Amino acid sequence: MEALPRETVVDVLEGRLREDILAGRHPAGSYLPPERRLADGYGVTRTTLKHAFGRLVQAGLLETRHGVGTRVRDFARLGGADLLPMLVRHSPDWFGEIFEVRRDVGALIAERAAARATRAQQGELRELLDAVRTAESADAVQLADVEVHRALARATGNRVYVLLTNTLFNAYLPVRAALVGPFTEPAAAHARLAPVVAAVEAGDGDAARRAAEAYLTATERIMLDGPA
Amino acid sequence: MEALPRETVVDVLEGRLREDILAGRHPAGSYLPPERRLADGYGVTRTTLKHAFGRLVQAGLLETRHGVGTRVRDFARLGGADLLPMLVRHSPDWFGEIFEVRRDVGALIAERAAARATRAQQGELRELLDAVRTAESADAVQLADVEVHRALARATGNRVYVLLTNTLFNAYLPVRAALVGPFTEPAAAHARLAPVVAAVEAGDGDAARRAAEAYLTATERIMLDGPA
DNA sequence: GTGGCTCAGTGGCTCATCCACTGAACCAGC
DNA sequence: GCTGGTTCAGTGGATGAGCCACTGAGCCAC
Repeated sequence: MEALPRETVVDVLEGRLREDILAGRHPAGSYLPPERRLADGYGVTRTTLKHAFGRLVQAGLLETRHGVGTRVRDFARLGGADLLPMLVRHSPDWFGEIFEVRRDVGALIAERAAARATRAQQGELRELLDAVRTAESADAVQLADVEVHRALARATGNRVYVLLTNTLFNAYLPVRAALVGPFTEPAAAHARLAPVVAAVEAGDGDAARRAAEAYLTATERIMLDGPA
Repeated sequence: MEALPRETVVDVLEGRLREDILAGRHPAGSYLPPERRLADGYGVTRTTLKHAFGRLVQAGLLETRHGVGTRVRDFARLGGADLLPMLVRHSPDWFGEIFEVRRDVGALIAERAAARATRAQQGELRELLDAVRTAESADAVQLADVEVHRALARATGNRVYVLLTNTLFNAYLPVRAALVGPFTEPAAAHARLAPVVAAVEAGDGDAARRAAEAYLTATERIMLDGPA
């Protein structure tokens, strides 16, 4: 049971500004109006606006220069993967590309995990896989699936793969209710995922890569198109 | 010629807080002192502290709950790739892992680019490769190299690969002066990179993957160990 | 044991003000 | 005519005080 999301004024304002930017209403290179004017226009204080700006600056959508103003960055060219949640919220046509990368990188991770997993990590994978089968709601199955993928990333012995896995999940987990298709039946979800874990346990990199690709392709299809 | 970096109070404070967190002085799950106390302790206003907090919250190091307090997140487990610049700054032993992922993902990107690059993209790659040879400082060569990689990512036709490429570069470009070894001779840098672009132009995915791996392995070795 | 209320402490936000920086305009000197 | 110095208006960075909303713990009545 998760706490209900609560929106602050800064959240609302950030969302508004973000949508305006992503919708192209402020082209890359253009300056936004001065903070004082913008805050007045939105009916908030400048401090509140600066907090929203701070988020967009950190996300790479804006850059501010002391004494000059706040400019829209060429985020399409220069932006990082942390932008993905924002981009997905703006336009769902990002899903196809995210899933392609998820498939490619996920297969790579499974292959590395097969080569490097410790006995303890193999055991953890088994347990987390079991948790998929015993989870009691579709949402819980989905989140249990995520934990298996995190464990796979950890089993690569490369922490950057863990962070990358989280980043890809962060792209769509906020809207995961719309992508819950593959997780409505715990037994089916478990059966789809089990070959990946088995190949990693067997230390078979090729099999792990193939199994991960098959798994991610199948779940992606269900998520994008609906059940077969 | 780049503007000199300028540090604000928020920058300094964010860095201090970040170091304390990454150094484990506030373990995951623990609450930081209340904002008012912390601001007093650091000799800044609460507004300034809140800005620094905002950055760390967005980076996934902290989470704040209205009325409750600000807690350190289990960022090692849940954090995303946008944490990489912070992590590198804290501890250079991340470089090895970043470069491994850079190699794996870079090879994948080159393979996809070979399959999908348009004629216009191939032309752009050629031009950007030329810019590596004609750049006038090691720093400029290095940044020109980055532009080639961005163009490769664009040539995959998958925008998420562009963002991912930026994220990996964002991890170490702020400290790129320490990694400038492969870029001190424009002609040598160009010669190392040319086979990647050639394979992409030839539409040969296997060759592109192998060339990218060789390129990234060679440059990584120079960056980590020094010239051969 | 449960629900309602109070309270102290927390974060969220407002407001007003001052300081530091920037770019443009203007002027003096060469 | 060009360069360097100064001024000024407008920008963002930061301060400080105050009020409001939320939270969790404790207490009390039923």
